[in-house]
Amino acid sequence: MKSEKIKKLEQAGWKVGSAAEFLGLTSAEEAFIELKLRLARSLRHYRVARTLTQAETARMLGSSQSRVAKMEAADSTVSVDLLIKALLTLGATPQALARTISHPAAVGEEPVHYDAAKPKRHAMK
Amino acid sequence: MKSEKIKKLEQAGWKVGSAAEFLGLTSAEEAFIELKLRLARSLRHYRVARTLTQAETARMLGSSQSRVAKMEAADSTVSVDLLIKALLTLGATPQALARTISHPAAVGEEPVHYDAAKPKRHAMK
DNA sequence: TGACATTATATCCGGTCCGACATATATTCT
DNA sequence: AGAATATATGTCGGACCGGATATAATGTCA
Repeated sequence: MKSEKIKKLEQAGWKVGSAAEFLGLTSAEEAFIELKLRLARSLRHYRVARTLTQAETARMLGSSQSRVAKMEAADSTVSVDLLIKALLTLGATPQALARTISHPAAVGEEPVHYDAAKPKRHAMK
Repeated sequence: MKSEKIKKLEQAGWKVGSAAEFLGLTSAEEAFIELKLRLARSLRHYRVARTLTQAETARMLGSSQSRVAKMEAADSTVSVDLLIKALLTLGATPQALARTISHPAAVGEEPVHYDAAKPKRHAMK
């Protein structure tokens, strides 16, 4: 589901610094993607901190296990709306959300993967 | 486009404190709606601060004047994704976004209107 | 290793969202 | 007031999102 391109490159020995660096993204696109990734990580953090399974979390959200997996993977079929609603439902405060959104990537953070599927609609053209 | 219910009530002399107060929303739903409203206001602020028209802004975003109007009105057909993408494209930093998201409503702020159209999809059930 | 639990990936369908366009309302000029 | 400009509202076709289901991959423990 992730970018097959990037996966292949990494298996071939490449080091990919960031999604935006590899793909030719504008800074707005880049910022949006990183925002989404942070929300996704935050969701997993919340769930794991409460020792919940994806299936249990899905029940709390009125969704399915597979969708929760995709949320945590920042899949391209998952919107920021969905991530924010999920986090708020799990008890995150707007302040916690804001922190998630504004924090710069942690130093030494592992390289980021992102689905590079060709953008069709709002490509921020 | 806004909630006809609320409009009617106000015209009839009612004071509506907040959308959530009137409708029976969960705190997560309430937080989400207020978040969306803040982003919408922030978008208008950005545009007006640059003395741009909605039509000009629409061109910058690759969208239409009517859609920008709906964005600024936090219309129910506008997603948080779209608002965030628009703000980032107009030059907002993630930090500015975070501030918008975490700020409590200003004191003395006018009562909030929100399209109460029956939630169909993710009602955060 | 095998059984079981958990997580990841793939696909489908129904409903939603977005840009576009038409049109209405509002604001700002002279 | 009337024209010009700006903003708001309504609708539509088509792309997209979300829950559901199926199944594959990964992890855990005895």
